[in-house]
Formats: sequence, C-alpha cells, structure tokens
Amino acid sequence: MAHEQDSASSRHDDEEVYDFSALQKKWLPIWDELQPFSTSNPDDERPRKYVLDMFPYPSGDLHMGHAEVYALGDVVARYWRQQGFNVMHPIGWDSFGLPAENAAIKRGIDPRGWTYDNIAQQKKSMRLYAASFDWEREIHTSDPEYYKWNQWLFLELYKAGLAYRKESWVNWDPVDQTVLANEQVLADGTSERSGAMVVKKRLTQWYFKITDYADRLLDDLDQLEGHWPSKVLQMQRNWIGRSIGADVEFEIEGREERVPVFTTRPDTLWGATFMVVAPDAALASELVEGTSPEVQQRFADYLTEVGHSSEIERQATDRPKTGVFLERYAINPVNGERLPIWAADYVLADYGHGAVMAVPAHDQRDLDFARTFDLPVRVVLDVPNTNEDGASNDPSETGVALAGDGTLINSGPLDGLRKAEAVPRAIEILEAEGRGRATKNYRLRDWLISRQRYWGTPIPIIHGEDGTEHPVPVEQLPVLLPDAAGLDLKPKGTSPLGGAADWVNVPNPVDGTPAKRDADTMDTFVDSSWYFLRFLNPNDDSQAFDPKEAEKWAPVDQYVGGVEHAILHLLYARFITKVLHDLGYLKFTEPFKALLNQGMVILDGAKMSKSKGNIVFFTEEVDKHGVDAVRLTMAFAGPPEDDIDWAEVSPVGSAKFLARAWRVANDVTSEPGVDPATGDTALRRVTHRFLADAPGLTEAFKFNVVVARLMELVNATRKTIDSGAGAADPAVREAAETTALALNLFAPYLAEEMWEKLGFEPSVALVQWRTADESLLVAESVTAIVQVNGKVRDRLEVSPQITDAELEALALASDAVQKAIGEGEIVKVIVRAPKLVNIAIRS
RNA sequence: GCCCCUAUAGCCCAAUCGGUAGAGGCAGACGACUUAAAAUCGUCCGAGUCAGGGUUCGAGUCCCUGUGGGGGUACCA
Repeated sequence: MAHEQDSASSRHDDEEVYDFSALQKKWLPIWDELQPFSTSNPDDERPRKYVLDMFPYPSGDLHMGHAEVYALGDVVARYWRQQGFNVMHPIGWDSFGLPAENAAIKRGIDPRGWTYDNIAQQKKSMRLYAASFDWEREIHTSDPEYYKWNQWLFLELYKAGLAYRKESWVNWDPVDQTVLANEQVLADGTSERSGAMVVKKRLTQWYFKITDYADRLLDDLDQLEGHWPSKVLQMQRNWIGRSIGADVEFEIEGREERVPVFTTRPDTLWGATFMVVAPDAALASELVEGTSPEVQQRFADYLTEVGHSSEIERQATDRPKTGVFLERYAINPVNGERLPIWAADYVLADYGHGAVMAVPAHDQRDLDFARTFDLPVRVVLDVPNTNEDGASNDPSETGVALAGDGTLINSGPLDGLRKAEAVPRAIEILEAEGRGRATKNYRLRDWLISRQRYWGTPIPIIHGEDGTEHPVPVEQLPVLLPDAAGLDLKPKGTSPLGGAADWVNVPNPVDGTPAKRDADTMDTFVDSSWYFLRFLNPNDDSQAFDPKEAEKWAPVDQYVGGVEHAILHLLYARFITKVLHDLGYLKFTEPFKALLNQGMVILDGAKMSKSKGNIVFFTEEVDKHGVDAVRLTMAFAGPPEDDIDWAEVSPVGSAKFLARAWRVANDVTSEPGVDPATGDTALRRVTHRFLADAPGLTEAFKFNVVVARLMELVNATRKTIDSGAGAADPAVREAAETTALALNLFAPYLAEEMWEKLGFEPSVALVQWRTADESLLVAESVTAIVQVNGKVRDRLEVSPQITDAELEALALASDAVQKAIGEGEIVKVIVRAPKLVNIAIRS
C-alpha cells in the first residue's frame, strides 16, 4: 500500500495534483498575516452584520458536530462579506462547567488546567478548520475578566428584585450532587448531564425571576416568526405554556382563609364534585391538622409513598390514580355545595395554587380519580353524542370525560349558554361576588441558578450571621474563585467553596461581624445568556459591554447552532436581553434576529456516542479528506436542519469535486482581465445564471443547492475546455474565477489557491461577489408545452417574448394537438406564455 | 395521550406563483487513456412523488383521512 502511494505521488509530482495538506500549510500563516476577518477598524464604513455561531464547551477535541456548525456558520459569514458587509464573526469558549470538574476529580487535577489545555487543543483544530473568525475578540467565560461581569449581572438582577432566594422542592442530581434547573431535566426524569434519575429535594436556592417576563417572552416570539425555525418558536411557546383561566376562591369548613384554585374552565364550576390538593403542598399538611389520627396517619403514609416513588413512576400517564380523603370539606362558592377534599399526587404543588376543583364529567384526570374512589360525576355541559351506535356518552359509564363544546346545563345562571359564552359569564359572576377573577398561569418556573459545584462563577453575596444578605459591592468584583488546590471537589451535596475557610469567611460589609460568602456557583447558562454582548468589547475592564458598540453591532443578525439549545439557552438569553433592556443598557429586546439550526451528525442512523463506540473523529476526517472536503460535505449533504448521516455522505466525493475544480483553474490559459464578452456564450449563460441564483439560495440556507449548481458550473467549464471553445476562451476564465469566488464559502483553502493560480492577490475572501449580466439570463428560446386535458401532447420551441395569443395559435395549429383533440369540443384554453398551453376539451 | 415536522430514483437530495418530476452527488453499467490498475475523461441506466379521497383546466406542491419515520412535551387543572 505505502509503496503504491509513493510511486503514485512521485509520478504526479507536478502542480496539478490537488494536495489539500500542502494548501493548509501554505495558507494558514498567510491569513494570520493578512487578518482578513478583523473587525477592529473603527473607520470601516461598510454596513455591519453580526454573525454568531454558538460557542463551544471545551471538552477534548472538536467533534463532527462542531465541524458542521462552524462550516455552516462560516458560509453565512463569508457570504455577507462578499456582499459588501463588515461582518463580525467572533468565537470564544463556554469554559465553566461540570465536565471539567468531573474530569479534574477523576484525575486529581485542577479543572482550570484541564480546561485551558483543552481550549489550546481545540483552538488549534478550529484555526486549521479555517472558519473566518475574528480571533482578536476571543473570550473565555472562566476568565475572571469575564465572570466578573456575570457577578455584575447577578447584582443588577438582585437590585431589580429579579434574583431571590427561596426554599422549595428542587431537582437534585444524585450523581453530580447538584441541583438542576427544570430545563435540565429530561422527559424521562433523568439529568441531561449525568443521565442519573433526578430526585426531589427541599433546598434554599437562588432563582432568577424569569416568570415575570413570561408574557413578553411568549408574545415577542411573534417578532421572530419567519426568522427562527418554527419548530423552535413552538417549543418555546409550549415551554412557557400560558393558560388563560380564572382563580376561584373556596371557603373551607373550619378554616378562616379561603383556598384559591386555578381553572381554565370556570364554566364547569357547577360540575365540581370534590377538591384535590397536592400532597406535598403546605396546604395539604395544614388541612390535615386537627383531623382524626387515622386520617393523619393515612396522609403521612401517603406522603411518604409519594416521596419515594421514582420520577418514572410519577410520569407514567396510565398510572392508576391514588389519593387520600382528608375528611375536610370545601364550599362551592356558586351553589354552596359541600365538596370533599382529597390529597392526590396528580395535582402538582408548584403549579397554580397546588389545588384544583375537580370536575370529573369534563376532565379526564378528575374522572379517572372519581371512578377510582367512587365519587360523584355531574355533567354540566350538554355535549352532542357522536357515538355512532347510539351508546350513551355519559362519562360515569364510558369513563371518557366530555371535553368538547356544548350547552350548559345544571348550572343555574349559566344554563343554556354555549361554552364560549359561559366562561366569561362565570368569571363575571365570581368577580361580582368577590370570589374569583380572571387570571393566567404558566408552565414556566423561575430559573434556578445555584449550583453546588466548584467550576463556575461565585455568587457575589455575603450572608450575615443573622441571615441577612449583603451584595458584594461592584467595585470589589470579581469575587475570585479560590484556588482548587487543597479543596475537596468531590460531590458531597454541599458546595466545595464552603470548604475554603479563608475564602468563605469574611467580615460583614455592614458591621464587620463574622459573615460567610455564598458558597454556590452560578449555572453556566448565566454565562452564555449574555456572551454575545461581551464579544463587542472583550477587553473592556470598566463594563460588561459597551452600549454604544451594542447599538452598532447588536442584536445578532444571524445566530447559528444546534436545536438542542432550542429552549434552555435561547430562552435565558432572551430573558437577560429583556432585563438589560429594561435596565436601560440595551435598545433592543430580542438578542438574535435570525436563527439557523443545524441538524446532528450521526452514523448509520444512530447518534454517535462513546458508549456505542460509533464515533467519527474530527481529526481523522480532516487528516483523511482535508478541511475543505469536510466543510464542503457538511454544506452539500442536504438542508442544514436535517441530520447528516456520515455513512451516507461522501467526503471522498467532495474531495473529487474539489480536485476537479482545481484542474479547471489550472487549465485556464487566458490572462487576468481578458474581456469575457468575447467568450463562449453557452458557458457564460451557465456562469451568469449561477451568479444570479447563488445569493438567493445562500440567504435561504439552501447551501446544498448552491454546491450542486456550482458542480454544474464546473462540469460545464470542463466540457467547454475539452470539447468546446477550449482552455483559452475568456468564458472559461470567467467561469473559473466565479468558481473560486463561490468556493470561498465552502472550501476556503482551495478557493484561495485557485484565486492565486488565476493571477490575483489574496485574499479571495475579501473579493466582492459579481453581479450577473442580465442579458445572459434570458434564454434565446424556451420550450413551451402544450397539454390537452392536462396531458402533454406537444412541445414547441418559442421566443421568450411570445404573446399568449401567438402561443395559443401555434398550439392549436400543432398536428399532435389536433389529433389529441379529435372530435372533442374545446371548452377552455389556458395560456401561460411562454411556457404552457392547456386545452380543456369535452369529448 | 397531546402538539409539530416529514415522506420524490437502490441511497443522499433538487424541483420560485400549483404549470414538462431531475439540477447535483453516491452507488451501478459501458467506453476512452494505460502493458495493467488507480486516477482522470466520456456515455448510459434509473422514480411518476407513502396510500386513499377532494379542490383545479392542471397537484410532488393546496385541503381531508390514514400509514410509516423524526422531534417536542408529559397528570400544568
């Protein structure tokens, strides 16, 4: 094998061989010298574009997912540069986080060293990959110069009343020994990081009050319509989960305070037959006090049982309903009925008020519960029976709640109203009596930002002995992380920072008495919630970002990244942007004007993973095929949002195409500047159609189509060289130059080499796209089809300027058409000159 | 369960406003070059658009129903 390769390369030791490795070695230092992607010139008068790729978490080397996102993001960045824009395309490192800490614990080393070593390695790969980043703006979120501003941001939220501490049930990851945000718990109840089954734990933690922004986060999604993938918009809408309804206040026998419940169906209030409270809500424990010892015991047992059930059991939807009767009664405010109160875990403590009015006839969950415990079911909405066999649709018989629309019955003043009329009427009645009001509820919960881990941003709060909270004064920021040496980083359920005695024990800023620093660190999603602003002035040590620069560059014009961040990161960044807007730092309210999601790179239909051993390694692919071929493959594989199965695409094919393009450029014999107008018209038409179409296709993210069209152009050029006008034809040069310009988006090394070979100075990345010559876009003749009753019967070569009348006459004169019409009677003739005639006949 | 996306050649994918189903690639066949092979160049082969119904002069494209695949969500009252 090796022998054969040697002989092959010695035989073709001339410049026509496409040697990607030599190109990579040649151009990287030249670009370093030229700095074509710098955005540091303040006098640059070109219009600006901010193109941002989601920054990577530095673990190990780059992987194929990185290869995809940075290939596609770079197409966009390079495209806008060609279109005359001053494009800011920065990159940095999301370098705080658990993997570094876990790796450090495993190896007994410092997370800092591990992280920065990884960054060094990945940066090398990233530079080789030739994405057009402005490296002068590189940031690391784990640098004190960065996380200082996380702390500043925290204090801004704190001052605004948007950061607060509360005790509550939290998601606890028993493997990583830390709390998780709701957003970090997967649908199956496991941690998105460790994969461990998440358990509930009661802790006092810091929260950001994102729920205050729920309406705006939801409503402002409308502005992004058409610019963000509709899937992401929908996921965000579902996540926020706004429900419109009403609070209804129930008197409780033997209790002073009323109990409010939230319902989206106030129209069914007359159908309530019992009340259910969440067993883990404070209300349940309160209600059970003073009841019989048996009930108290049953409740205590039930609470224990609920606490022990795993997340999986809790989430099984077909799980039988469980609960205990508390032997207490609520009074229905509209009809005075006594409603028995039950505790059951199908009611959630942290949604609404942790209690519901149960209307079994019209709510499936309530019906399931009622049937399990033999509670009454009362229909209050007459819903038309759609059972075909005429069987009853009575929920107590069928077990199916009547969820549809209908007319109110058994509902006093609402009787006879439609559902849509009854809802507002019921709210009016409640409001008039002071027993309720229209209200909204959200699925979204506040953002839990405390983490009991080391490798993150310290929370800049000092706790006095008396329990008071004191923010660290801004001028004392950053609160530096203590040295990891000597600290026990092993997960033990409390923050490792608490073990750094010198660090944690500080005087109370108010009176100098002993106090302690908050020992938790922030969720790393805080770091990434505003990083796009830090790129604007990454070295400014006087402020987090410069609002003037923000006005120039932000918001981000095009954001590129994986759909895995569709909810978490994007929601947090949107929230923080709105907060900074409200605090007067920003003029805009949405951080990312447009979003492009790329799919995943998979293998043989399966997600790549270490455990499955089906990993394609970035470095191996780049070594084997070259950067350009890997990048081109990413663009050509299909629409960006589709997954790329690496087993189904062909970097070999991409490399072949690049070699083919390279040979075409090599064959050009005409001099730079030769007038293309004298060249072969057929090839020029292909070139100019490409020049005309490529920009629109690129802006629509149809990169695969642009590449296909480019292949077509190269094929046409080859044909002209070999069997047409020949290599000296000026149209061949024009086509080759166009190819180099287009390849700049997908294969920057080869593009640069071709550009040089064609007699120009680097860098091709700074050369403007050419406008197509309109006269070459109009074909000399077009094929018009003639249909009879929709079937193609003839084709006519006609002028593109032909009129409807002329074309119709020509079509009717056709023998083939006349034959098809036969004896039939012409009913209608549709003419779409110059492309089509359709003759409708009746036979 | 609910919500959303999707289905075009053996495979990956194209197809502006509804107007000739094919741009491109992979795989395959044949030929040229070569002592031969690789590389290269050339030629060719290839679906009637998941199924059924509807709207229309005309449907891959719009509407309805179903099936397959993918994703989100999970007792949110």
